[in-house]
Amino acid sequence: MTNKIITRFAPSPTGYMHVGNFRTALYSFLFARKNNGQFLLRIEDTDRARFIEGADNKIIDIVNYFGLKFDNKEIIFQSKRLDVYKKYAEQLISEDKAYYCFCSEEKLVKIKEEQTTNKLPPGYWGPHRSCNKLNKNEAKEKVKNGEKYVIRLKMIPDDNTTEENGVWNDLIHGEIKTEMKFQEDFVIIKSDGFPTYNFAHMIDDHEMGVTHVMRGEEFISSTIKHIRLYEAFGWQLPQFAHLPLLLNADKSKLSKRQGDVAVEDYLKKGYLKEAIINFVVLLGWNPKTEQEIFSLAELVEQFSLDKINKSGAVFNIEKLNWFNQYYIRKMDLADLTAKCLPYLLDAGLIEKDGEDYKNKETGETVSNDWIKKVVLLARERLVKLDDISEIVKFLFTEKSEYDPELLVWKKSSKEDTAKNLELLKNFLAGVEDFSKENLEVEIKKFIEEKGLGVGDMLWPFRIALSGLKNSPPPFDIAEILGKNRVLEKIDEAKILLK
RNA sequence: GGCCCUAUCGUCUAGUCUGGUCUAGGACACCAGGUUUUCAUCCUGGUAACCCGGGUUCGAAUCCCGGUGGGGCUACCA
Repeated sequence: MTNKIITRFAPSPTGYMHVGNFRTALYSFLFARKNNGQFLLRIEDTDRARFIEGADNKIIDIVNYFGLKFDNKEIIFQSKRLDVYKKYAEQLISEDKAYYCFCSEEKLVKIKEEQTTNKLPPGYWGPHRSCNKLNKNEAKEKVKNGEKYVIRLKMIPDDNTTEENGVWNDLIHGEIKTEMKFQEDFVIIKSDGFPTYNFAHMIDDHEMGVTHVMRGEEFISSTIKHIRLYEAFGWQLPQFAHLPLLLNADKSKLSKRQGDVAVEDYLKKGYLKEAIINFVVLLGWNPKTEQEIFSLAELVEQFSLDKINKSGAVFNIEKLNWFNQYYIRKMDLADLTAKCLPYLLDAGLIEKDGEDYKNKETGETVSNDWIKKVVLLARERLVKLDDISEIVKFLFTEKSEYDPELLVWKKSSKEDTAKNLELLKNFLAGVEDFSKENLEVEIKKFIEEKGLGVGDMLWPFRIALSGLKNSPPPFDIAEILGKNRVLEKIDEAKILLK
């Protein structure tokens, strides 16, 4: 064994990937990479009731997509290691550190009821235990006879004497003390033969050589159990780092009821992985400088455990939006276009046509270059990718449907507006170069030479093209629509004004 | 209820260890102004916080004590 740092990500395949879980994976990955260590994956699938088929692969895909590469050659599944846990549990029994427990559920409930009425902590602890006093051979006999049992770890001696505190050191929170006398003899092997989380988790951490256990703060109170287990085996303790929780707006633990918590939901809406990483990493960690934008590589470079906060962080979508906008604007146009395509398809604006795409309404072929221009026009306005269809929809639809009054700029009149559009149309009919740059120069020159009002000309022009009160500049739209469509749209507007 | 964790703008946070330059800094959001044919972008400015009470000290966001608030755990879930 070297002192190489080993961290691990250990999700349970019970459905989607929670963002809090993702952050844990991120931190574990960053810490391992920063220290030239290893980042391993283990699937904690010991709960058969909550197991969901395929959830494991989904999690693996997502983590890989974000660029957090695992170093295992083979992924560890707890469900395939049942014999290992059994072996270790039997070792503890033979050493009198664990015992078979035959207490029925009804009995356990009764104990708990008594304890609560007496204002004592509930659980199978200290003097409330009974199976720990059973004769070992008798117990084995019962097991042989097929009686249902669980295996429990002895937290304190049978005579209920105990030292006052269990003390351990957390990398983030510092010294943490727990009163031992109320600690229950927790179950390590369930009656279905599967290990509990508390047992398998820690056996595997040991066998995988995990040096730094990073996990959510909700595990602080069960850490003393894990420590007892390590001690029972005489194994060297890993370091513990309990991460602050991710919170809802009301400061409760981030939950599904108050918004999306699944990483895949954010991906689906068109949040970029760079934005998600950047946002999530800053929820509980910060570089102590004023830098806000980080690539994964920069994070690896700058990450350290002592910059992790102690208190929970509210998951504030506004800030995620800001990061996402930032990365969208920075992105290469070709890449952004490729990413937007599925959303245009989804919205039914375009459809596949062999190798190409066509406008779903008109059936016209649309080139990739054309789509690129559309995306460019939307870029400044996108918060997330799935916003695109609403922003550019008007470029794909044939008919213009809008209130003619909208065409009239401020105090202008319908008549003047119609006149202006006529002037503009005649002028544009003579313009060859319909690039937005040229259009802007030519049209503005034209307006000036004729002594016309900028708003009087440009406002109706834009409305004629977009039909929208708020839209991109008319020059940009005109370039995308092309000369014929532009002239047609102006004609339509003139008719509407009559 | 019990055990444990935690506390700086609405939110993410810097500053706390090593008290003074903190009339508390940055970012998001919000508000106002400017640029602009509209929206968006962009630029400028602004509102906004040391949980409370004692103590130590010449001096406390920073140290000590006591409260209070918030959260987590309390399963044969993880």
